[in-house]
Amino acid sequence: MAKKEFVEQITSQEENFSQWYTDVVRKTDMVDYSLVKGCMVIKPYGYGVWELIQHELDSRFKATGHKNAYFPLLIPESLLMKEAEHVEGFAPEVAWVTQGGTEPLQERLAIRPTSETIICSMYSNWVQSYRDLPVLMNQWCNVLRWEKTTRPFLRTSEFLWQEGHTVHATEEEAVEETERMINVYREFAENVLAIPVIVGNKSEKEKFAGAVRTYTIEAMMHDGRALQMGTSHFLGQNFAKSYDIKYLSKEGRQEYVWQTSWGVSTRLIGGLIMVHGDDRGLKLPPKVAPTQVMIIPIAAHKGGVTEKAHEIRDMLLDKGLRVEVDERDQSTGWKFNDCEMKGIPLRIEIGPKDIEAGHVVTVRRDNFEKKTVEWNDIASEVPSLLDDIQKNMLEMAREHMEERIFEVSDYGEFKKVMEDTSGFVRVPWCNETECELEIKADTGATSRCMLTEEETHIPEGTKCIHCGKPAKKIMYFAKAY
RNA sequence: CGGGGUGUGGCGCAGUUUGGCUAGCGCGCUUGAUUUGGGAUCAAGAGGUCGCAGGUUCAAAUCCUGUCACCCCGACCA
Repeated sequence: MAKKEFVEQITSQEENFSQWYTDVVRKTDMVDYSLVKGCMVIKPYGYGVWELIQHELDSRFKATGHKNAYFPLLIPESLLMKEAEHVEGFAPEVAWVTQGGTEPLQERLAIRPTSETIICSMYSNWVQSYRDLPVLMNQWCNVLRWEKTTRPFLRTSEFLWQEGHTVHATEEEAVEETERMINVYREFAENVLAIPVIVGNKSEKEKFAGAVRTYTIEAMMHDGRALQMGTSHFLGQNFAKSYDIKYLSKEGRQEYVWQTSWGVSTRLIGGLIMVHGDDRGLKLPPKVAPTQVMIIPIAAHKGGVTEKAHEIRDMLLDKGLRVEVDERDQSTGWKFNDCEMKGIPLRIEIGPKDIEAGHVVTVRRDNFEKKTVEWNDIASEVPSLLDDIQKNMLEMAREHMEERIFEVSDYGEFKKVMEDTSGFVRVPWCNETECELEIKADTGATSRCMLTEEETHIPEGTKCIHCGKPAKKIMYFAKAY
């Protein structure tokens, strides 16, 4: 049938997940490749999703006391080089500006791969007294990292993100902030993106270059690979000491400050695609869908169809929903499929039969459930359907993730799970980098996320899943993007 | 960065092995008509310096050298 023909337009997830992903981002018109290697054009449909993500996150940042600022794109080389671990972590992928106009520069300028250094250098001027603390800032910007292999949204050389940078008087306060923000990310991922996540700490090896401790949220993609969705770093006094950020305390002593930084990027959109998408294309949760409801007039020229479609649209727009009428001169079937490919959460069909009967037909993208809705009920029914879709998508994703968390009893089982790339394994672990590297070489899995100090209760005598030394942590391992 | 693959109208491809005359096909696009409840039909049209740069040749999409981009699989990173 026609339906089958449509499905053939994108590769099935089963057949080749990577190809499916590429097909989806292209067919939905979210991105286009550009002339510069590793840089992508985010087209209106993709950018629309990002704007909604920004809006939702930004209001959460504001609600937790943060304000937005903007720092420069260019960082003098000498400034970038001040924090040793940070330099080591980022130096290989920094792009440099070496010439201004026709003159070579005296000092090269780095295009920011992240902004800790430039922000810290400013903070060292701004923070003098305990009265100046805390500093709670965020910036929305682009950063550039010279990546070798790239994929739309998941890894591009230039990407959009937000980075929060805060300064505190005490360690406790900074740790509290780090944890607060990872929880903001978790709540946002679940309630807005409908993506359940595992929250915890990164290993020594995986933590942010220059951080004392990195908190992460990790999600499970449809193919069994994990995706890091956001991180929040407790920076301790590392940057304070390198960039000389001190304040005079109430007691009259010069003290180094305690800092945090935290960020999420356009990578979230990649997660959205890979968690919810299916063989018909994208599936967007209503809260980040640029179009939440698509009204499709059928036989639009016939008595009153177009008028009624407009009337319903205007009514739903008044309710604050994002609604469009697909008035393109295409066949109905084509519009249905286009709507599904783009992942629009709810479709409303209205044709001559509906005009006669005084109702419309709604079709959900999450489960394809059809429903007849009387005109009088549309205003109340549509928002409640969208709510339900949002909830159901989280539930479906949660079920999928839970099926993909494996408690294994020995290293043999661990390896078997990784051979099938089937998800997270949750294991007792020694917390040593050497062991982690061996596991990676052996299975392809990396440590993703471990239970925090408070959550970790390991019975006496428990051994590391791989090396057999005493277990110190409960770690989730997975193959990752 | 290694291994594999692909670049030919907007999209998807054929043609390249064995050089040959005016570069084809499907979809899409434009105009008109009939249509519309799961990718419509007919008619008439428009659109390509074959990724780019050199070279070989009477002649290059096709052969040679270089280069760029993209995709897939690894290694590395958000």
